[in-house]
Amino acid sequence: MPAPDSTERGDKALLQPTERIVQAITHAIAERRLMPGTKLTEQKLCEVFNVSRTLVRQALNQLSRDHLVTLEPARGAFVAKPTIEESRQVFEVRTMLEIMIMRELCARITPTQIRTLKSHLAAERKAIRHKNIAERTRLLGEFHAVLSKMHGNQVLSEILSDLLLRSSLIALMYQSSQSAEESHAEHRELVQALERRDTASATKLMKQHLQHVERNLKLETQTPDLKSTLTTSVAALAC
Amino acid sequence: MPAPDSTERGDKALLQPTERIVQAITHAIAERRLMPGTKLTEQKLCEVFNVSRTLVRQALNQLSRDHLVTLEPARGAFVAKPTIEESRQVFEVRTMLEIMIMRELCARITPTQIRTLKSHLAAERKAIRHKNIAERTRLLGEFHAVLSKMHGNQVLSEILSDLLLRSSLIALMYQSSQSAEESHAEHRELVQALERRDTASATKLMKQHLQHVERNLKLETQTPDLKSTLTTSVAALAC
DNA sequence: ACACATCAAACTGTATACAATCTGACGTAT
DNA sequence: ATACGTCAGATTGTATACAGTTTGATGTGT
Repeated sequence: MPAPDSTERGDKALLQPTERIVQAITHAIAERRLMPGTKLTEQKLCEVFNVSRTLVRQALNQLSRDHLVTLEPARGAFVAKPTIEESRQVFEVRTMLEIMIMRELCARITPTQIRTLKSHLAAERKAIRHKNIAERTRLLGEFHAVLSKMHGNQVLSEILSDLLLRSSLIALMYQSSQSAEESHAEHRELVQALERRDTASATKLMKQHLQHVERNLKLETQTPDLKSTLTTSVAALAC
Repeated sequence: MPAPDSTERGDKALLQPTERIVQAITHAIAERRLMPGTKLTEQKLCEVFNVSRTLVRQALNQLSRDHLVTLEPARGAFVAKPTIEESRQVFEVRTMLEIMIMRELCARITPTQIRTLKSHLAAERKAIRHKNIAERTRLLGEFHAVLSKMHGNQVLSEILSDLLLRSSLIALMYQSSQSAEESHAEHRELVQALERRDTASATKLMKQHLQHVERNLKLETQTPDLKSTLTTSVAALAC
Protein backbone atom coordinates (compact mmCIF):
# COMPACT_ATOMS: atom_id res chain seq x y z
CA MET A 1 0.00 0.00 0.00
CA PRO A 2 2.03 2.95 -1.25
CA ALA A 3 -0.69 5.60 -0.93
CA PRO A 4 -0.63 7.90 2.10
CA ASP A 5 -3.74 8.41 4.20
CA SER A 6 -4.35 12.04 3.22
CA THR A 7 -5.40 11.01 -0.27
CA GLU A 8 -8.69 12.77 -0.86
CA ARG A 9 -7.60 16.23 0.22
CA GLY A 10 -5.68 16.93 -2.96
CA ASP A 11 -8.40 17.91 -5.43
CA LYS A 12 -10.65 19.61 -2.92
CA ALA A 13 -8.48 22.69 -2.82
CA LEU A 14 -9.05 23.23 -6.51
CA LEU A 15 -12.81 23.31 -6.18
CA GLN A 16 -14.54 26.48 -5.22
CA PRO A 17 -15.57 26.41 -1.59
CA THR A 18 -19.31 25.95 -2.09
CA GLU A 19 -18.80 22.98 -4.39
CA ARG A 20 -16.41 21.46 -1.86
CA ILE A 21 -19.15 21.47 0.78
CA VAL A 22 -21.73 20.10 -1.66
CA GLN A 23 -19.44 17.26 -2.63
CA ALA A 24 -18.50 16.42 0.94
CA ILE A 25 -22.16 16.02 1.88
CA THR A 26 -22.93 14.25 -1.38
CA HIS A 27 -20.15 11.73 -0.77
CA ALA A 28 -21.36 11.17 2.76
CA ILE A 29 -24.76 10.33 1.35
CA ALA A 30 -23.31 8.09 -1.38
CA GLU A 31 -21.47 6.10 1.28
CA ARG A 32 -24.60 6.10 3.43
CA ARG A 33 -22.93 7.75 6.38
CA LEU A 34 -25.67 10.37 6.72
CA MET A 35 -29.03 9.17 7.95
CA PRO A 36 -32.16 10.65 6.37
CA GLY A 37 -33.71 13.21 8.66
CA THR A 38 -30.39 14.30 10.18
CA LYS A 39 -30.48 17.98 10.94
CA LEU A 40 -27.79 19.95 9.17
CA THR A 41 -27.31 22.97 11.41
CA GLU A 42 -25.65 25.81 9.58
CA GLN A 43 -23.38 26.78 12.43
CA LYS A 44 -22.04 23.24 12.81
CA LEU A 45 -21.29 22.99 9.10
CA CYS A 46 -19.50 26.33 9.33
CA GLU A 47 -17.19 24.91 11.96
CA VAL A 48 -16.63 21.69 10.02
CA PHE A 49 -15.70 23.43 6.79
CA ASN A 50 -14.24 26.61 8.28
CA VAL A 51 -16.32 29.01 6.22
CA SER A 52 -19.07 31.50 6.89
CA ARG A 53 -22.77 30.72 6.84
CA THR A 54 -23.06 32.33 3.43
CA LEU A 55 -21.23 29.46 1.75
CA VAL A 56 -22.90 26.80 3.84
CA ARG A 57 -26.29 28.15 2.87
CA GLN A 58 -25.34 28.18 -0.81
CA ALA A 59 -24.35 24.54 -0.53
CA LEU A 60 -27.57 23.58 1.25
CA ASN A 61 -29.57 25.36 -1.41
CA GLN A 62 -27.89 23.40 -4.16
CA LEU A 63 -28.36 20.14 -2.31
CA SER A 64 -32.04 20.85 -1.88
CA ARG A 65 -32.31 21.38 -5.63
CA ASP A 66 -30.92 17.85 -6.00
CA HIS A 67 -33.50 16.44 -3.58
CA LEU A 68 -30.79 15.37 -1.15
CA VAL A 69 -31.67 17.93 1.49
CA THR A 70 -35.03 19.31 2.58
CA LEU A 71 -35.24 22.94 3.62
CA GLU A 72 -37.99 23.69 6.12
CA PRO A 73 -38.62 27.42 6.29
CA ALA A 74 -37.34 28.94 9.51
CA ARG A 75 -36.59 25.47 10.84
CA GLY A 76 -33.49 24.47 8.98
CA ALA A 77 -32.00 21.89 6.64
CA PHE A 78 -32.41 18.14 7.01
CA VAL A 79 -31.11 15.20 5.04
CA ALA A 80 -34.03 14.30 2.77
CA LYS A 81 -36.41 11.49 3.71
CA PRO A 82 -37.79 10.16 0.43
CA THR A 83 -41.34 8.88 0.75
CA ILE A 84 -42.40 5.46 -0.41
CA GLU A 85 -44.13 6.95 -3.42
CA GLU A 86 -41.04 8.96 -4.34
CA SER A 87 -38.93 5.84 -4.00
CA ARG A 88 -41.15 3.92 -6.40
CA GLN A 89 -40.97 6.77 -8.87
CA VAL A 90 -37.20 6.99 -8.65
CA PHE A 91 -36.87 3.31 -9.39
CA GLU A 92 -39.38 3.52 -12.22
CA VAL A 93 -37.39 6.26 -13.94
CA ARG A 94 -34.08 4.53 -13.22
CA THR A 95 -35.42 1.38 -14.82
CA MET A 96 -36.47 3.25 -17.95
CA LEU A 97 -33.17 5.00 -18.32
CA GLU A 98 -30.88 2.14 -17.41
CA ILE A 99 -32.60 -0.26 -19.79
CA MET A 100 -32.08 2.29 -22.54
CA ILE A 101 -28.44 2.55 -21.58
CA MET A 102 -27.95 -1.21 -21.77
CA ARG A 103 -29.62 -1.32 -25.17
CA GLU A 104 -27.33 1.37 -26.53
CA LEU A 105 -24.22 -0.06 -24.90
CA CYS A 106 -24.77 -3.49 -26.44
CA ALA A 107 -24.50 -1.86 -29.82
CA ARG A 108 -21.59 0.42 -29.12
CA ILE A 109 -19.45 -0.90 -26.30
CA THR A 110 -15.69 -1.17 -26.93
CA PRO A 111 -13.17 -3.69 -25.60
CA THR A 112 -11.57 -0.93 -23.55
CA GLN A 113 -14.88 -0.21 -21.87
CA ILE A 114 -15.38 -3.90 -21.12
CA ARG A 115 -11.99 -3.88 -19.46
CA THR A 116 -12.93 -0.83 -17.38
CA LEU A 117 -16.08 -2.60 -16.23
CA LYS A 118 -14.17 -5.73 -15.33
CA SER A 119 -11.70 -3.80 -13.24
CA HIS A 120 -14.63 -2.15 -11.51
CA LEU A 121 -16.03 -5.59 -10.75
CA ALA A 122 -12.64 -6.56 -9.34
CA ALA A 123 -12.72 -3.53 -7.05
CA GLU A 124 -16.21 -4.50 -5.89
CA ARG A 125 -15.03 -8.02 -5.15
CA LYS A 126 -12.06 -6.73 -3.21
CA ALA A 127 -14.12 -4.34 -1.09
CA ILE A 128 -16.57 -7.15 -0.33
CA ARG A 129 -13.80 -9.55 0.68
CA HIS A 130 -12.14 -6.95 2.90
CA LYS A 131 -15.52 -6.05 4.45
CA ASN A 132 -14.83 -2.41 3.65
CA ILE A 133 -18.46 -1.41 3.87
CA ALA A 134 -18.25 2.26 2.90
CA GLU A 135 -16.11 1.45 -0.13
CA ARG A 136 -18.29 -1.51 -1.07
CA THR A 137 -21.44 0.62 -0.90
CA ARG A 138 -19.89 3.37 -2.97
CA LEU A 139 -18.64 0.97 -5.64
CA LEU A 140 -21.92 -0.91 -5.96
CA GLY A 141 -23.71 2.36 -6.57
CA GLU A 142 -20.97 3.70 -8.81
CA PHE A 143 -21.27 0.70 -11.12
CA HIS A 144 -24.46 2.19 -12.51
CA ALA A 145 -22.83 5.61 -12.86
CA VAL A 146 -19.95 4.06 -14.79
CA LEU A 147 -22.37 2.39 -17.19
CA SER A 148 -24.24 5.65 -17.74
CA LYS A 149 -21.03 7.53 -18.48
CA MET A 150 -20.10 4.94 -21.10
CA HIS A 151 -23.30 5.71 -22.95
CA GLY A 152 -21.70 9.06 -23.74
CA ASN A 153 -24.75 11.22 -23.12
CA GLN A 154 -23.71 13.57 -20.36
CA VAL A 155 -27.20 14.95 -19.83
CA LEU A 156 -28.40 11.43 -19.24
CA SER A 157 -25.64 10.52 -16.83
CA GLU A 158 -26.17 13.66 -14.78
CA ILE A 159 -29.83 12.81 -14.39
CA LEU A 160 -28.97 9.26 -13.45
CA SER A 161 -26.32 10.37 -10.96
CA ASP A 162 -29.00 12.32 -9.17
CA LEU A 163 -31.30 9.33 -9.11
CA LEU A 164 -28.49 7.09 -7.85
CA LEU A 165 -27.79 9.42 -4.94
CA ARG A 166 -31.46 9.51 -4.09
CA SER A 167 -31.40 5.72 -4.22
CA SER A 168 -28.76 5.76 -1.47
CA LEU A 169 -31.08 7.74 0.75
CA ILE A 170 -33.92 5.39 -0.14
CA ALA A 171 -31.82 2.38 0.84
CA LEU A 172 -31.15 3.96 4.21
CA MET A 173 -34.76 4.98 4.74
CA TYR A 174 -36.13 1.55 4.01
CA GLN A 175 -33.26 -0.49 5.39
CA SER A 176 -32.35 -2.45 2.33
CA SER A 177 -31.89 -6.09 3.16
CA GLN A 178 -30.00 -6.68 -0.04
CA SER A 179 -26.74 -8.50 0.23
CA ALA A 180 -23.72 -6.98 -1.43
CA GLU A 181 -22.84 -10.39 -2.84
CA GLU A 182 -26.15 -10.65 -4.68
CA SER A 183 -25.76 -7.20 -6.25
CA HIS A 184 -22.20 -7.94 -7.24
CA ALA A 185 -23.21 -11.23 -8.86
CA GLU A 186 -25.85 -9.43 -10.90
CA HIS A 187 -23.35 -6.79 -11.94
CA ARG A 188 -21.10 -9.56 -13.21
CA GLU A 189 -23.93 -11.04 -15.25
CA LEU A 190 -24.66 -7.63 -16.73
CA VAL A 191 -21.07 -7.20 -17.86
CA GLN A 192 -21.07 -10.68 -19.36
CA ALA A 193 -24.21 -9.88 -21.35
CA LEU A 194 -22.60 -6.67 -22.58
CA GLU A 195 -19.49 -8.55 -23.62
CA ARG A 196 -21.63 -10.97 -25.64
CA ARG A 197 -23.53 -7.95 -27.01
CA ASP A 198 -26.67 -9.79 -26.02
CA THR A 199 -29.22 -6.98 -25.97
CA ALA A 200 -32.16 -9.13 -24.89
CA SER A 201 -30.30 -10.53 -21.88
CA ALA A 202 -28.69 -7.23 -20.97
CA THR A 203 -31.95 -5.32 -20.80
CA LYS A 204 -33.74 -8.16 -19.05
CA LEU A 205 -30.97 -8.56 -16.48
CA MET A 206 -30.95 -4.85 -15.74
CA LYS A 207 -34.70 -4.82 -15.25
CA GLN A 208 -34.46 -7.78 -12.90
CA HIS A 209 -31.51 -6.30 -11.05
CA LEU A 210 -33.37 -3.10 -10.31
CA GLN A 211 -36.46 -5.05 -9.34
CA HIS A 212 -34.38 -7.04 -6.87
CA VAL A 213 -32.93 -3.88 -5.39
CA GLU A 214 -36.39 -2.37 -5.04
CA ARG A 215 -37.96 -5.57 -3.67
CA ASN A 216 -35.33 -5.74 -0.97
CA LEU A 217 -36.53 -2.41 0.35
CA LYS A 218 -39.11 -2.59 3.09
CA LEU A 219 -41.53 -0.39 1.17
CA GLU A 220 -44.79 -2.17 1.86
CA THR A 221 -44.52 -2.58 5.60
CA GLN A 222 -43.70 1.06 6.06
CA THR A 223 -46.10 3.51 7.68
CA PRO A 224 -48.89 4.41 5.26
CA ASP A 225 -49.74 7.29 7.58
CA LEU A 226 -48.65 8.50 10.96
CA LYS A 227 -51.85 7.73 12.83
CA SER A 228 -51.96 3.98 12.29
CA THR A 229 -48.30 3.62 13.19
CA LEU A 230 -48.75 5.40 16.48
CA THR A 231 -51.90 3.52 17.45
CA THR A 232 -50.32 0.14 16.72
CA SER A 233 -47.17 1.02 18.65
CA VAL A 234 -49.26 2.21 21.59
CA ALA A 235 -51.22 -1.05 21.45
CA ALA A 236 -47.96 -2.98 21.48
CA LEU A 237 -46.80 -1.09 24.55
CA ALA A 238 -50.08 -1.80 26.34
CA CYS A 239 -49.60 -5.57 26.08
CA MET B 1 -61.87 41.19 -21.54
CA PRO B 2 -62.81 41.20 -17.87
CA ALA B 3 -59.36 40.44 -16.43
CA PRO B 4 -57.29 43.34 -15.11
CA ASP B 5 -53.70 43.75 -16.22
CA SER B 6 -52.13 43.01 -12.83
CA THR B 7 -53.10 39.35 -13.07
CA GLU B 8 -49.89 37.49 -12.39
CA ARG B 9 -48.97 39.26 -9.18
CA GLY B 10 -51.35 37.28 -7.02
CA ASP B 11 -49.52 34.04 -6.28
CA LYS B 12 -46.05 35.52 -6.29
CA ALA B 13 -46.48 37.01 -2.85
CA LEU B 14 -47.06 33.55 -1.38
CA LEU B 15 -43.76 32.20 -2.65
CA GLN B 16 -40.61 32.77 -0.72
CA PRO B 17 -38.57 35.53 -2.28
CA THR B 18 -35.80 33.40 -3.76
CA GLU B 19 -38.27 31.10 -5.48
CA ARG B 20 -40.10 34.14 -6.85
CA ILE B 21 -36.93 35.30 -8.60
CA VAL B 22 -36.17 31.81 -9.90
CA GLN B 23 -39.65 31.50 -11.35
CA ALA B 24 -39.62 34.93 -12.92
CA ILE B 25 -36.42 34.12 -14.79
CA THR B 26 -37.62 30.61 -15.57
CA HIS B 27 -40.85 31.95 -17.07
CA ALA B 28 -38.92 34.49 -19.10
CA ILE B 29 -36.90 31.62 -20.53
CA ALA B 30 -39.99 29.48 -21.16
CA GLU B 31 -41.52 32.31 -23.17
CA ARG B 32 -38.20 32.86 -24.89
CA ARG B 33 -37.89 36.47 -23.82
CA LEU B 34 -34.34 36.00 -22.52
CA MET B 35 -31.65 35.46 -25.10
CA PRO B 36 -28.90 32.94 -24.32
CA GLY B 37 -25.73 34.71 -23.30
CA THR B 38 -27.53 37.65 -21.72
CA LYS B 39 -25.61 38.89 -18.74
CA LEU B 40 -27.58 38.79 -15.52
CA THR B 41 -25.94 41.46 -13.41
CA GLU B 42 -26.70 40.99 -9.75
CA GLN B 43 -27.22 44.67 -9.07
CA LYS B 44 -29.76 45.01 -11.86
CA LEU B 45 -31.74 42.01 -10.64
CA CYS B 46 -31.69 43.52 -7.15
CA GLU B 47 -33.40 46.62 -8.47
CA VAL B 48 -35.91 44.63 -10.52
CA PHE B 49 -37.01 42.45 -7.60
CA ASN B 50 -36.31 44.91 -4.81
CA VAL B 51 -34.20 42.57 -2.71
CA SER B 52 -30.59 42.35 -1.66
CA ARG B 53 -27.85 40.59 -3.56
CA THR B 54 -28.04 37.69 -1.14
CA LEU B 55 -31.38 36.54 -2.53
CA VAL B 56 -30.45 37.25 -6.12
CA ARG B 57 -27.34 35.14 -5.73
CA GLN B 58 -29.34 32.30 -4.21
CA ALA B 59 -31.67 32.39 -7.19
CA LEU B 60 -28.80 32.43 -9.70
CA ASN B 61 -27.23 29.48 -7.93
CA GLN B 62 -30.40 27.45 -8.22
CA LEU B 63 -30.82 28.38 -11.87
CA SER B 64 -27.27 27.30 -12.59
CA ARG B 65 -28.06 23.92 -11.01
CA ASP B 66 -30.89 23.64 -13.55
CA HIS B 67 -28.54 24.45 -16.43
CA LEU B 68 -30.46 27.60 -17.28
CA VAL B 69 -27.74 29.98 -16.14
CA THR B 70 -23.96 29.72 -16.39
CA LEU B 71 -21.88 31.13 -13.58
CA GLU B 72 -18.43 32.25 -14.64
CA PRO B 73 -16.18 32.74 -11.61
CA ALA B 74 -15.55 36.40 -10.84
CA ARG B 75 -17.26 37.34 -14.10
CA GLY B 76 -20.91 36.88 -13.36
CA ALA B 77 -24.06 35.05 -14.39
CA PHE B 78 -25.21 34.59 -17.97
CA VAL B 79 -28.24 32.93 -19.51
CA ALA B 80 -26.93 29.52 -20.56
CA LYS B 81 -25.84 28.90 -24.13
CA PRO B 82 -26.36 25.17 -24.72
CA THR B 83 -23.82 23.72 -27.14
CA ILE B 84 -24.79 21.68 -30.17
CA GLU B 85 -23.69 18.52 -28.43
CA GLU B 86 -25.70 19.34 -25.34
CA SER B 87 -28.72 20.05 -27.52
CA ARG B 88 -28.49 16.67 -29.18
CA GLN B 89 -28.20 15.01 -25.81
CA VAL B 90 -31.20 16.86 -24.43
CA PHE B 91 -33.31 15.76 -27.37
CA GLU B 92 -32.04 12.20 -27.09
CA VAL B 93 -33.11 11.96 -23.45
CA ARG B 94 -36.40 13.75 -24.13
CA THR B 95 -37.15 11.24 -26.86
CA MET B 96 -36.49 8.30 -24.54
CA LEU B 97 -38.64 9.69 -21.78
CA GLU B 98 -41.49 11.02 -23.86
CA ILE B 99 -41.86 7.77 -25.80
CA MET B 100 -42.10 5.96 -22.48
CA ILE B 101 -44.73 8.40 -21.37
CA MET B 102 -46.83 7.83 -24.48
CA ARG B 103 -46.59 4.09 -24.05
CA GLU B 104 -47.81 4.28 -20.46
CA LEU B 105 -50.50 6.83 -21.24
CA CYS B 106 -52.01 4.67 -23.97
CA ALA B 107 -52.64 2.05 -21.34
CA ARG B 108 -53.88 4.29 -18.58
CA ILE B 109 -55.34 7.50 -19.97
CA THR B 110 -58.81 8.52 -18.77
CA PRO B 111 -61.60 10.37 -20.62
CA THR B 112 -61.09 13.34 -18.29
CA GLN B 113 -57.43 13.52 -19.26
CA ILE B 114 -58.35 13.37 -22.94
CA ARG B 115 -60.67 16.30 -22.36
CA THR B 116 -57.88 18.24 -20.62
CA LEU B 117 -55.59 17.63 -23.59
CA LYS B 118 -58.26 18.75 -26.03
CA SER B 119 -58.83 21.97 -24.18
CA HIS B 120 -55.09 22.53 -24.21
CA LEU B 121 -55.13 22.04 -27.98
CA ALA B 122 -57.94 24.59 -28.19
CA ALA B 123 -55.82 27.08 -26.23
CA GLU B 124 -52.91 26.47 -28.61
CA ARG B 125 -55.18 27.05 -31.61
CA LYS B 126 -56.50 30.26 -30.10
CA ALA B 127 -53.04 31.65 -29.34
CA ILE B 128 -51.93 30.82 -32.88
CA ARG B 129 -54.96 32.52 -34.42
CA HIS B 130 -54.51 35.62 -32.28
CA LYS B 131 -50.79 35.70 -33.09
CA ASN B 132 -50.06 35.87 -29.37
CA ILE B 133 -46.50 34.66 -29.74
CA ALA B 134 -45.42 34.50 -26.10
CA GLU B 135 -48.55 32.59 -25.14
CA ARG B 136 -48.29 30.34 -28.19
CA THR B 137 -44.67 29.49 -27.39
CA ARG B 138 -45.47 28.77 -23.77
CA LEU B 139 -48.44 26.53 -24.64
CA LEU B 140 -46.59 24.54 -27.29
CA GLY B 141 -43.88 23.77 -24.77
CA GLU B 142 -46.34 23.16 -21.97
CA PHE B 143 -48.13 20.48 -24.00
CA HIS B 144 -45.27 18.12 -23.27
CA ALA B 145 -45.28 19.05 -19.59
CA VAL B 146 -49.00 18.33 -19.40
CA LEU B 147 -48.48 14.88 -20.92
CA SER B 148 -45.69 14.12 -18.47
CA LYS B 149 -47.81 15.14 -15.49
CA MET B 150 -50.57 12.80 -16.66
CA HIS B 151 -48.16 9.92 -16.43
CA GLY B 152 -48.31 10.44 -12.68
CA ASN B 153 -44.61 10.02 -11.96
CA GLN B 154 -43.57 13.31 -10.42
CA VAL B 155 -39.87 12.50 -10.50
CA LEU B 156 -40.17 11.95 -14.21
CA SER B 157 -42.11 15.13 -14.88
CA GLU B 158 -39.63 17.22 -12.91
CA ILE B 159 -36.79 15.86 -15.00
CA LEU B 160 -38.73 16.48 -18.17
CA SER B 161 -39.65 20.03 -17.10
CA ASP B 162 -35.96 20.76 -16.82
CA LEU B 163 -35.31 19.36 -20.26
CA LEU B 164 -38.21 21.34 -21.72
CA LEU B 165 -36.83 24.59 -20.35
CA ARG B 166 -33.44 23.77 -21.75
CA SER B 167 -35.16 23.09 -25.06
CA SER B 168 -36.46 26.66 -25.02
CA LEU B 169 -32.91 27.96 -24.75
CA ILE B 170 -31.85 25.57 -27.48
CA ALA B 171 -34.59 26.87 -29.78
CA LEU B 172 -33.35 30.41 -29.22
CA MET B 173 -29.70 29.48 -29.69
CA TYR B 174 -30.28 27.71 -32.95
CA GLN B 175 -33.14 29.84 -34.24
CA SER B 176 -35.74 27.17 -34.71
CA SER B 177 -37.43 27.55 -38.05
CA GLN B 178 -40.32 25.40 -36.94
CA SER B 179 -43.77 26.75 -37.58
CA ALA B 180 -46.21 26.81 -34.72
CA GLU B 181 -48.87 25.37 -37.01
CA GLU B 182 -46.79 22.28 -37.73
CA SER B 183 -46.16 21.62 -34.05
CA HIS B 184 -49.80 22.14 -33.22
CA ALA B 185 -50.89 19.73 -35.96
CA GLU B 186 -48.57 17.08 -34.57
CA HIS B 187 -49.88 17.64 -31.08
CA ARG B 188 -53.40 17.02 -32.40
CA GLU B 189 -52.30 13.76 -33.98
CA LEU B 190 -50.70 12.69 -30.72
CA VAL B 191 -53.91 13.29 -28.81
CA GLN B 192 -55.90 11.38 -31.41
CA ALA B 193 -53.57 8.42 -31.10
CA LEU B 194 -53.94 8.52 -27.32
CA GLU B 195 -57.71 8.63 -27.64
CA ARG B 196 -57.61 5.53 -29.85
CA ARG B 197 -55.15 3.99 -27.34
CA ASP B 198 -52.97 3.23 -30.33
CA THR B 199 -49.60 2.61 -28.68
CA ALA B 200 -47.70 1.99 -31.89
CA SER B 201 -48.87 5.23 -33.49
CA ALA B 202 -48.53 7.28 -30.34
CA THR B 203 -44.90 6.34 -29.76
CA LYS B 204 -44.04 6.66 -33.42
CA LEU B 205 -45.70 10.07 -33.70
CA MET B 206 -43.88 11.32 -30.62
CA LYS B 207 -40.57 10.17 -31.99
CA GLN B 208 -41.26 11.89 -35.30
CA HIS B 209 -42.51 15.03 -33.60
CA LEU B 210 -39.31 15.41 -31.60
CA GLN B 211 -37.24 14.64 -34.66
CA HIS B 212 -39.04 17.41 -36.53
CA VAL B 213 -38.41 19.86 -33.72
CA GLU B 214 -34.73 18.93 -33.62
CA ARG B 215 -34.34 18.95 -37.42
CA ASN B 216 -35.74 22.46 -37.57
CA LEU B 217 -32.87 23.65 -35.42
CA LYS B 218 -29.89 24.97 -37.30
CA LEU B 219 -27.52 22.62 -35.56
CA GLU B 220 -25.30 21.59 -38.46
CA THR B 221 -24.59 24.99 -39.94
CA GLN B 222 -23.46 26.36 -36.60
CA THR B 223 -19.86 27.31 -35.93
CA PRO B 224 -17.75 24.19 -35.46
CA ASP B 225 -15.05 26.44 -34.09
CA LEU B 226 -14.50 30.14 -33.70
CA LYS B 227 -11.68 30.49 -36.18
CA SER B 228 -13.47 29.40 -39.34
CA THR B 229 -16.46 31.60 -38.52
CA LEU B 230 -14.34 34.67 -38.16
CA THR B 231 -12.24 34.06 -41.25
CA THR B 232 -15.34 33.58 -43.43
CA SER B 233 -16.97 36.73 -42.07
CA VAL B 234 -13.77 38.69 -42.66
CA ALA B 235 -13.63 37.35 -46.20
CA ALA B 236 -17.23 38.47 -46.71
CA LEU B 237 -16.38 41.95 -45.55
CA ALA B 238 -13.39 42.13 -47.87
CA CYS B 239 -15.54 41.62 -50.98
C1' DA C 1 -1.00 56.08 -35.41
C1' DC C 2 -0.54 51.90 -32.76
C1' DA C 3 0.76 49.07 -28.82
C1' DC C 4 1.20 48.64 -24.07
C1' DA C 5 1.24 49.84 -19.08
C1' DT C 6 -1.41 51.95 -15.47
C1' DC C 7 -5.43 52.89 -12.94
C1' DA C 8 -10.28 53.78 -11.53
C1' DA C 9 -14.93 52.17 -11.69
C1' DA C 10 -17.82 48.28 -11.55
C1' DC C 11 -18.71 43.80 -10.25
C1' DT C 12 -18.34 39.49 -7.88
C1' DG C 13 -16.90 36.56 -3.54
C1' DT C 14 -17.11 36.09 1.31
C1' DA C 15 -17.89 37.48 5.98
C1' DT C 16 -20.41 39.73 9.38
C1' DA C 17 -24.34 42.10 11.53
C1' DC C 18 -29.02 42.57 12.57
C1' DA C 19 -33.99 41.13 12.45
C1' DA C 20 -37.45 37.49 12.68
C1' DT C 21 -38.68 33.03 14.05
C1' DC C 22 -38.56 28.80 16.49
C1' DT C 23 -37.58 25.68 20.56
C1' DG C 24 -37.49 24.25 25.01
C1' DA C 25 -37.53 25.43 29.89
C1' DC C 26 -39.31 27.57 33.73
C1' DG C 27 -42.98 29.22 36.50
C1' DT C 28 -47.79 29.87 37.50
C1' DA C 29 -52.56 28.58 37.74
C1' DT C 30 -56.09 25.14 37.86
C1' DA D 1 -49.89 16.67 39.06
C1' DT D 2 -51.01 18.51 34.71
C1' DA D 3 -51.70 22.15 31.48
C1' DC D 4 -50.69 26.49 29.77
C1' DG D 5 -48.41 31.09 29.15
C1' DT D 6 -44.09 33.51 29.11
C1' DC D 7 -39.47 34.22 28.11
C1' DA D 8 -34.45 33.39 27.06
C1' DG D 9 -31.34 31.02 24.05
C1' DA D 10 -30.55 29.29 19.70
C1' DT D 11 -31.30 29.19 14.78
C1' DT D 12 -32.68 30.85 10.42
C1' DG D 13 -33.65 34.88 6.95
C1' DT D 14 -32.03 39.04 4.90
C1' DA D 15 -29.17 43.05 4.33
C1' DT D 16 -24.95 45.31 4.35
C1' DA D 17 -19.93 45.87 4.41
C1' DC D 18 -15.47 44.83 2.87
C1' DA D 19 -11.99 42.40 0.02
C1' DG D 20 -10.49 40.68 -4.44
C1' DT D 21 -10.99 40.48 -9.39
C1' DT D 22 -12.22 42.04 -13.89
C1' DT D 23 -12.97 45.56 -17.44
C1' DG D 24 -12.38 49.26 -20.08
C1' DA D 25 -10.45 53.89 -20.37
C1' DT D 26 -6.70 57.03 -20.15
C1' DG D 27 -2.16 58.23 -21.02
C1' DT D 28 2.59 57.35 -22.41
C1' DG D 29 6.20 55.65 -25.43
C1' DT D 30 7.68 53.99 -29.80
